Amino acid sequence: MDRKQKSGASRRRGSTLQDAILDAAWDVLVEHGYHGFTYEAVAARAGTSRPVLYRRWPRRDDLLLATLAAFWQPIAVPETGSLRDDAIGFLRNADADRAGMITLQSVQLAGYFHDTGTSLGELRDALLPPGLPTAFEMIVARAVERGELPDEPRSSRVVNLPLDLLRHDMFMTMRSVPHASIVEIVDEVWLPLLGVPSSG
Amino acid sequence: MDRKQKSGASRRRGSTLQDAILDAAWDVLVEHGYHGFTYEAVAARAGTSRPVLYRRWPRRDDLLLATLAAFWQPIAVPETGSLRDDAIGFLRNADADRAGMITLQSVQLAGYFHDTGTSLGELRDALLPPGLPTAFEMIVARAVERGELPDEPRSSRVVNLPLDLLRHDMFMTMRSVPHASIVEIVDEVWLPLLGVPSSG
DNA sequence: CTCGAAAGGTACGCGTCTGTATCTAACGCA
DNA sequence: TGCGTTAGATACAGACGCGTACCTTTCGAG
Repeated sequence: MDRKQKSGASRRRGSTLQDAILDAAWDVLVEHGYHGFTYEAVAARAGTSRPVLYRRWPRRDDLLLATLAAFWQPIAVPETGSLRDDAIGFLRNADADRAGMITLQSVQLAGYFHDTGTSLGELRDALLPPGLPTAFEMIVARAVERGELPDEPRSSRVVNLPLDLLRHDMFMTMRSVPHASIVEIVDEVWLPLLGVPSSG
Repeated sequence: MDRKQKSGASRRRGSTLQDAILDAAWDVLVEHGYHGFTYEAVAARAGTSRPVLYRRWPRRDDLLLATLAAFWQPIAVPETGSLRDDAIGFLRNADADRAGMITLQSVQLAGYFHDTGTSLGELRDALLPPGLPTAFEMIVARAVERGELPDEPRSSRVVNLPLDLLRHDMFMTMRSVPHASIVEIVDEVWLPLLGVPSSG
């Protein structure tokens, strides 16, 4: 419970300390959102003092960005050999992942977006490797290679629809999205749009 | 610029004052989000003092809920005689309306949701008249009556998809949604899902 | 072993918001 | 016209976070 490193324990330095602080920062962010994301709280959680944080990250932005960057990881794209299972599996990963949590938490970042005039979209673009195909672009491309889908142009909106809808559900409920909703998104919306006949 | 009612001007009372305060509260909420939504700020904006607010709304929740309730209004559903134009028109209204703004601002309410353990979905359900059909349910029903759509069961997810996607875009960009995106949502996603052949 | 770099602790002044108490001044009804 | 109600102003203590200054303690490189 108490992560403090008061007298008696060995003193952390360099990257050891740095990692511990970012861990603590992430915890604070997840638990209390951007509003509770203060130097005070992070320092206390990390068992260190505010000056240590200020030396490394003079501005709140710096600390926040460093924290997000440290915990940002792309969501795993499954390779099941089936368009439907790829899609459902990916949405499940997105929902379960820490990366999913960040989307959830991103809502908590509204204050940050407001302060800085940026948006969740811009943050995502800043953190995502640019120019890379999205998960669903890959999923669709592989389905085309397998011959599961015809090789025809598709709008980015349609291709990426499932993740948008998942994110929307997360925003609205602030909860993990039930599996039934994921299946619904894929079976009732996405696959029909791609021209895949319903299996029912 | 200065809404203050200092000495010299007439003193407001009762519902006059109440309305003025809620106006001010709304402005503050829109401009500074939930984080800046303080008794201090609202009182200053309304040109009154904090005790006056505390007398009416002892808790921050009370003031917030009263403010939201006062400015919540259903989005107008156009009647153009065309499914497509109804949909596009409604989405435009939703984007432009104060009610659209509240959705945008709802993101700013993340702190509130966090504090209270509620979510945007629950807030919407609390503010919306319960049991009423949604806008898109009405739009679809009217299209069925006109014979523009066959009378067959449709999942609520599909029917209400356009507003979800609009909201998602608002969340992601924190900006007004461009008309092109609205048209895209309707023409590339919704109408095809409803089985309406593309006009292009 | 020495010494410099950096962690950890403490304290300060500042600003903002909270919730309440107290006073006065204006309003509106009888 | 008089009086009760309530708006409006001000002040207060307390909490919290900020950003910085300063000192002590520990670490680790040489």
